[in-house]
Amino acid sequence: MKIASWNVNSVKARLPRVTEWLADARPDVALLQETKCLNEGFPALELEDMGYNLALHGQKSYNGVAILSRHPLEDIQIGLPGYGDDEQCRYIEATVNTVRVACIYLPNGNPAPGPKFEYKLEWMGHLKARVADLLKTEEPLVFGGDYNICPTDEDVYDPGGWQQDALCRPESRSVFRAIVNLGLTDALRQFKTGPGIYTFWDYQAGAWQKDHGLRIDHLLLSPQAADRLTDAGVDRAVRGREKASDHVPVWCELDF
DNA sequence: ATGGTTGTGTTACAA
Repeated sequence: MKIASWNVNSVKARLPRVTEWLADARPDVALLQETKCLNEGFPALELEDMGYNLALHGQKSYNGVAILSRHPLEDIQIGLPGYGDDEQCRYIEATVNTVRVACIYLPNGNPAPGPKFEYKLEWMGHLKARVADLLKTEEPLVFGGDYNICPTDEDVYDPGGWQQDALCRPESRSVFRAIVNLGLTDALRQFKTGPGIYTFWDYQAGAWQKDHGLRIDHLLLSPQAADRLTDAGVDRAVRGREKASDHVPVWCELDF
């Protein structure tokens, strides 16, 4: 089973790129972030015609997450449990073919410090609690999404220039590390090691052309999922296409 | 270079 995550930066503006990628990469499950539309505005028919079932949690203009699955979606959970008063649509969870899958759009947190950074850290605290709860089930789990966290200096083209940014600050990295250390495996790093593995390049200042990227999209696996991990990668070429998102898909293959 | 780009949706805000 192939599971991918992609911040599409508007599913409506990106629809031609999304459908061509789905046809090419053929993921069984696709976790999309920044859909930027209400559920009634989501291009459901086009994606259902490609064989996908949908679970949606959208809002107007900002944020928004979706799970696309070739298998039936069971026990859909809208929003992050334990954070019922979160007004932003950043989390959705469902069971697919015995695997519990979470789609995460973690707050960016800039400018830091400030209220947006506090919100990011608060959100991460709730995510950590949810991960700890689900790990108790000892089921295969995949926590995928745009974490807006660059885990180490190896994951950014210019660590010095980014060390004050909410994506790289020690407080952000510390909570991310604490979540991973509950017992999760960074799927991509099992197959792609060393510097220069990126999933995001800013639209500005020719970042893509200069390969000024960051690795901020992740697939974190529970032990029962990691035991079945056979491959992982980044669909980097997607960034070079016309009307591209600023993020590219990251994917993993699980033997289920 | 106090710059640069994209998307939403009205002209500022988020990334």
